[in-house]
Amino acid sequence: MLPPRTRRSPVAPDHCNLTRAIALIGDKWNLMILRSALYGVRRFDDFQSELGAPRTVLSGRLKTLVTKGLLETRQYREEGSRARKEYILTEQGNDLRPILIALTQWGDKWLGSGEAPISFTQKSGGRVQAGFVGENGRVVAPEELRIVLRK
Amino acid sequence: MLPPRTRRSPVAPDHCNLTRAIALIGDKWNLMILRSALYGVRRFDDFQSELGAPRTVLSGRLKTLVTKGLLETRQYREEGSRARKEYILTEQGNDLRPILIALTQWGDKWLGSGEAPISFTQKSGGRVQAGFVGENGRVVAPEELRIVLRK
DNA sequence: TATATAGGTTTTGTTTACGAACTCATGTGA
DNA sequence: TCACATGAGTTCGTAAACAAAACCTATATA
Repeated sequence: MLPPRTRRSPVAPDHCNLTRAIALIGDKWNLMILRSALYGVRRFDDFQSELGAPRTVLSGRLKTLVTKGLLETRQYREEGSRARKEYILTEQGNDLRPILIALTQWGDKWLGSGEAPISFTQKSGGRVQAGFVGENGRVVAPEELRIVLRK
Repeated sequence: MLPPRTRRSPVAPDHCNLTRAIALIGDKWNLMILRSALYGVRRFDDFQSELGAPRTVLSGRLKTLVTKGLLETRQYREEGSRARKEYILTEQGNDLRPILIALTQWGDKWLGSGEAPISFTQKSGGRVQAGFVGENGRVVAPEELRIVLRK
């Protein structure tokens, strides 16, 4: 099941969109910010108190996530307060949800102690897992997967 | 489709297996090493020349990936060479494959320029995408997904 | 004997991260 | 009016992580 040994990846890191994705979000704080954001956290101080990130770091990460298009800022105003900013997911950011859920399930399987504190089902109740889906909408087993390189 | 605003995530970061997963692999070099490993790269110098990571950093990351159980070392001996080590994925490490493929596809969609250099199909030829699968083996749409907290 | 090689470790600057304190504009209670 | 609180940062000094290059070690080959 393991890949045969190679000296090099089939796609050089520079042309690889996985590399680009890792460069963009492959960082503890970015991932933790996205985790919180996917749960609905939106405000600077809420991120800060939940994550305990240094405010400098949080400020910087939020800024890059906005410029990269994963978050966008929106004005909001609470009763008797001036307008403030909140950071909410763009479609691009929200599109990471399945990946972070899959990573949660990986963590449940390999890092968890005891029952998972959070799990995922479908409306009808059955357990849901991350996996591969073919064009017919049916699950594809890992052995069925083929890699195609563009010539 | 976005979650409602909350002050806090439903699961505190400390008890969250996603947090643990992020702490473990949520780092540029770890992710890049796993990327290469999933393609079949196994040796120190091959990782080094492909990734351009400083050897100190590479050495450290490989060590922690081994102690955390994502990689294991194996002796090998080539014709007319002494025995050496190679780093190969454990089942735990290999289990990250769907996640990195999903992240590749996310990168193709949002970061790519032009056609993706690598794509994924099933043996029969149809395109394969990361997604959620229910107990019946059928795809689950994102809107169908429900979060269940353990009481 | 000298050189090459795989697989690292040491050494030495340079970024980056971190924590604490500070700023700034506004709103609230006494 | 004055003092205080609040959200959203910025500034600053220190500590840790990183990067580049040199160095090390054991074996194999010339």
